[in-house]
Amino acid sequence: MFIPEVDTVPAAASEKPDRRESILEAALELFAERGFHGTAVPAVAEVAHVGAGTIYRYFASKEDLVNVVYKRWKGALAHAIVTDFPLHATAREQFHAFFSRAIDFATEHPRAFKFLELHHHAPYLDARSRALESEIFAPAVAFFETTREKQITKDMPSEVLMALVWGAIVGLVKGAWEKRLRLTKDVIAHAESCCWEAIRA
Amino acid sequence: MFIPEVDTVPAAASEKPDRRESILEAALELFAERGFHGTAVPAVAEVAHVGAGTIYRYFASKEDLVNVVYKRWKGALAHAIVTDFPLHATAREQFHAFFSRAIDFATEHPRAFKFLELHHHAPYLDARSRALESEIFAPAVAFFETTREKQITKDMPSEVLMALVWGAIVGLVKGAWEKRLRLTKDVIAHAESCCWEAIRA
Amino acid sequence: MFIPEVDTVPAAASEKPDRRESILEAALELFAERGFHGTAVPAVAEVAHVGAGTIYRYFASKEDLVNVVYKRWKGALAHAIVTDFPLHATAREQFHAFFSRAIDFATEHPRAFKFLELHHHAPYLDARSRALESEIFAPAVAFFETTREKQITKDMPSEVLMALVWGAIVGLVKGAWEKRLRLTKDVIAHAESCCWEAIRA
Amino acid sequence: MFIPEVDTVPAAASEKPDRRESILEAALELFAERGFHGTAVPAVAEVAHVGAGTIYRYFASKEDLVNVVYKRWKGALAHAIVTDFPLHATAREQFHAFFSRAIDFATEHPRAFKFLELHHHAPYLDARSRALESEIFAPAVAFFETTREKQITKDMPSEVLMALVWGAIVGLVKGAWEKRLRLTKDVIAHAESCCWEAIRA
DNA sequence: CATGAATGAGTTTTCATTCAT
DNA sequence: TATGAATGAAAACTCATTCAT
Repeated sequence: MFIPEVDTVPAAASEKPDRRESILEAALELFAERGFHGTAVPAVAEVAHVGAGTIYRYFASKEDLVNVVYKRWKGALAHAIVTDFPLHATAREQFHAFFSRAIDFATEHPRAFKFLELHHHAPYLDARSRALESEIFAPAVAFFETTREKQITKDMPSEVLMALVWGAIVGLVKGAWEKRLRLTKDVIAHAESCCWEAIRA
Repeated sequence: MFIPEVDTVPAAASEKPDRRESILEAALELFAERGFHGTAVPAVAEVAHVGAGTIYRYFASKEDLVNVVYKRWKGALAHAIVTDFPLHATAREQFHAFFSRAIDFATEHPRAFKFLELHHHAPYLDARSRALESEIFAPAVAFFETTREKQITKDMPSEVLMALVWGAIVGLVKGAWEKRLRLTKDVIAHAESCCWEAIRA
Repeated sequence: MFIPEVDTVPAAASEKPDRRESILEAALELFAERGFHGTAVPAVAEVAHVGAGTIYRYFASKEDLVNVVYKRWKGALAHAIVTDFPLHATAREQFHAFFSRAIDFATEHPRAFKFLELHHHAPYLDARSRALESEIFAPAVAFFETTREKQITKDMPSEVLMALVWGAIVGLVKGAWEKRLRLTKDVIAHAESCCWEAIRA
Repeated sequence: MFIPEVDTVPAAASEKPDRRESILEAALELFAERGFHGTAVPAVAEVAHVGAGTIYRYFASKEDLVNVVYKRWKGALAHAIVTDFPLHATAREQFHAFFSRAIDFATEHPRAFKFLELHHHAPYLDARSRALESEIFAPAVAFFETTREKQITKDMPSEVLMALVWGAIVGLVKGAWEKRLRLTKDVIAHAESCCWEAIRA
């Protein structure tokens, strides 16, 4: 849809050991755990089981690498949310879809979600990476525009509703990482319900 | 109350140029902007208008410095929320107080709030700093325990409600930083309302 | 015999420029001349014709480097003395062998001898290096034990005789370094004679 | 006699706390233990119970300080040996006096003796300090010249005999430091005897 | 191509020396 | 005069990047 020429997460297991892929995987893991400046390129190489020099055959620099990882997973998150989105369902159902898909993504790809949160608006992200940030929120904002007009959701700026809901989702996921809470099916369902009540008219 | 022996933010303007203070100020600024590993000690020294060596007269190491900054501002946040907290007001009023104080703190000390968010659970934080993390949430969690029992708030784990509300607050503040939204009095009031509706029974 | 798993001095000229070897060579030279604390790692790198960072590819730290140099040359000295030692010759001949070999070592490897003297019992030497110190004297002490029982050497603690003889050897070598005297064949022979007369019964 | 304008060790306890004196005392202790480059000037100040800046009121630099300490104690050693030297006693008695006085000095001022050994011929010693080195041996060398001519001592260069005897003394003292041997009266007497036998004709 | 050894610029930290008090 | 806080130059050490193999 609006996810452009960024490389995507490989759908299924590839047969041969793809070096580029293992580098991206290793980078995701280390950047998510230790941050950009806290991660040494040779450390990425080691986790990826490639030589340090090999990374520079696939990526121009450490900055380039982090940007590729960022774009890939930001795209993957957008993709996970919008693919086959029930555009013609009720607003309530659409919200449920959005919420569930976001939580599902965070549960299935915890490191990617952590990485995206940690590197959000970092100074070493390039223009393209930063642009993706707003793009991903665009459809959700549009959703709130529509539902507000129909007086289904509260009469507040869409960006504010978006910030509240996305913030709550991130709060939930972080709570789960830090073992302060467990994201059971039940908890997720109730939390979704809470968020809906927060925003509905 | 539960704010311990950490050094506090100086109340008013001091008369003479306090080096320790300017170092802490500079560190807060740079750590908030570039992160721990992304900030060089001489950069802190330059912003603080002191020699690089001077930092080591006041702090044992870069790690020590970040921990002092962390404890100071985590303590300040806790202080801002709990000082003269209307413990005997209604649950609704208490929630309002909590929400407003958090937003006020983030508005008055945006760099401190950003710093705390960015360094949350970082591996270079010491035991004392980490302990403060849970301590700060403790009274809020207790609030949700009480109100849930009285069927004022939803029958969900307090930590989940806490995560949703705190997440929403952080989402709001980040939205404001990134200029996606403006935190007017009106927006804050409405957002608070949303959050209450999210959690009330 | 008692020379353990320490790396040894390379026997002959190697074909390609071995960086580890040139670092050890440079370190020996500078540590012997200026001492441990008086020698900067970049200075070692410069003398070794390698980059400063390269040293850390071969040695964990400056301390590690000085310990490797110490063990190598302490081992070499021990080796030079005990290899093919005439254990079944007369006491007088054995003493001659010991004395000559020590002087020969100091003459052939003056920097190594100086290095060992200078770093003797230094606080940055590790347990293994310190252990070598006593190991090297052990056979000589044993020699004095035996000869004293046979009333060939004086009835004094072996360690005292050892200290006198080794001290005299070191005194001689230092005198030669400082150009106060010249270690000609004749001088060495006479000095050896003096030392034997000092200790014989 | 030949000890010139170097400052001397204060004979008895002075009544008021003399800063210069405590600095020299502290410097002797630390330089002997950790070497010149291994000793920080503020560390000397701390041991001396003076401010770091105070050291620079009495000594131009760290190098100056080490040179003053060196000259003082080299002079003290020379003084201890030559004062009231029994110049008209027999050669045997003169040798005994020399040996005993050296050992006595090392026993009474172990740190000074260690300091002198450790800093012998160090590159940061100035011309005057270096000159003292030879001056101190001069009378001893003269002694050997005389006795050799009288065929009391061996027909060898005086410097060689000197090196052997002084080396043996140093070996003995180091052995005592390192607890390899104990310098009892008996051991000292026997050792002196050994040394005489080493050099006598 | 893939590598990993080599490197030098940059990092954190120490310390000899100065100077305002 | 004595001080000790302040400093910047230099120390040990790390790491992004290159390049010979």
